[in-house]
Amino acid sequence: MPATSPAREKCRTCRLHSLCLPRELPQGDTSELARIVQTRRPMKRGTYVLQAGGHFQSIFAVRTGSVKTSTLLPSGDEHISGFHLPGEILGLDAIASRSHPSTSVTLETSHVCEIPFTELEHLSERIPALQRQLLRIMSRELSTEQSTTHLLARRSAEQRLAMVLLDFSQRFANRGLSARHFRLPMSRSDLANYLGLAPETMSRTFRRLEARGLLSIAGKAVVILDPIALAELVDGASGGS
Amino acid sequence: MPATSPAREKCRTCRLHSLCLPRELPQGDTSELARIVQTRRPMKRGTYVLQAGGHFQSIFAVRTGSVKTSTLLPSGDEHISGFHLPGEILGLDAIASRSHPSTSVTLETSHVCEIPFTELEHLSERIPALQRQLLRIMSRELSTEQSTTHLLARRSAEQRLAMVLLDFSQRFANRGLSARHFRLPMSRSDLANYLGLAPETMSRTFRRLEARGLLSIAGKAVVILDPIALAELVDGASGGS
DNA sequence: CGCATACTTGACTCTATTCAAGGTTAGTGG
DNA sequence: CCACTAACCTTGAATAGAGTCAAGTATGCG
Repeated sequence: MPATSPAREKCRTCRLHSLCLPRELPQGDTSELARIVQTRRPMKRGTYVLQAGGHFQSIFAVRTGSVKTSTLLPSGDEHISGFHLPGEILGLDAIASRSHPSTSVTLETSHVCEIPFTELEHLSERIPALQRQLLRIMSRELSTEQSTTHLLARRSAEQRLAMVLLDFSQRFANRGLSARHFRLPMSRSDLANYLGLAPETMSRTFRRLEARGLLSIAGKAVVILDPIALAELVDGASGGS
Repeated sequence: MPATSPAREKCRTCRLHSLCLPRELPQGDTSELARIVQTRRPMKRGTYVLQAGGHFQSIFAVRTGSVKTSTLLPSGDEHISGFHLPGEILGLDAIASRSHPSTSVTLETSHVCEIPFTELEHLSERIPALQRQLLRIMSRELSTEQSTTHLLARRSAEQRLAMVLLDFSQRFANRGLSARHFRLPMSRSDLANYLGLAPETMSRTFRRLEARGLLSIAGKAVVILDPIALAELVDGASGGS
């Protein structure tokens, strides 16, 4: 019989622990954390992980699958603020206001872990490494958001698409998957919405990049054919030097 | 002779303490915090508070004046990611990477407080309320960034301008200043850059809103004449219902 | 007072949007 | 396994909003 119960092992043995909350935590602290983490049954596509306006109680970690986060604007249309892959944390934007400013929905069948925030706060009072990790994650989230902002400001449709594809390529690679062949989990119109473009523009832009031999796309399956040219497209910027 | 030294008083007696780090901290804890806060001599317009690529050591709080934060894109042009008013914190996006992803410069003569981060972390291990406040500030920052993203995605020049003016109006009001008459601290082209617009478009958009009687602008002085119409313009969204 | 910078204005161009229609895919039920 | 339906995606033509280029005007600093 092992010294630690299966529940205490779940974070340590999770393939994602080096990307997720337990990152860089000593093993003992990881077990402590695992005790308050609630794993849930799989959620099928289109299930709400959290809803805008709802009372903030927990943060969530994506374990498998993928999630999109969006806000309903007063005008009635939604704006998608991000897509989340395994190991990424949801709900951190609700700490200040104690209620969720945005809604998160699964894009496919997904496993999500729930971490009750009050317990996490108490735990991090006892475990300074956990407190530091929380701050690090939020800080990383902040710079990611800033990159998204740069993505939208004064960039052409081609640049936006190139940026987001390279971003996904990188994130898949971080998860041990191929950086060149992957499957986008969201619909074209979700991606268009995220990039601040019309779906039609998205479609045409895909074709144009395909015609130039930078990538190939069939449905949701993407193949990056020329990552260097894509990166140059991004860096080339508005004016171009 | 008072029980606490002047240094220990500086945060408690600062007019901004209810907006800044000490917010909701008990008085004793505020004094503890004040001990590690370094106030500096005024910085004149155009001084770097922190520079992209620089080693992360401290976060900074604006005490008077204003600051802009920008990133130099690989293409050579800069993108301004935010403007900071008194009581706002700079540098939180550097915690994860331990080096600043962006550059912050004063827009006018400003006072800035420096808070060494290692000391702040140690202090917050002893003071749970301070830890909570740090997380709250970062969370608030996250939702602010998300609003900026919404601002840029698929909104017209008019809507972007209306949004940013209402945002400043609100932030000035929070600082006890007029919500209707204020002075924008940045240049037109900085504002245009922030909104992802060409300076010329900015200029024309100001004129158009002025012609419709929504506001009046003379140099950097803005008067909001019809806040309701401005808000409706923002909410009216792309399609309009 | 003069120079430099910042701002404005006009004319033209171009990219992305909109509207409209047709084609594909995926998921459902027989 | 196939047929059917409803999303989803693509394509085309016309339009509009913002960008660019270029010149002129205000503003402020030395």
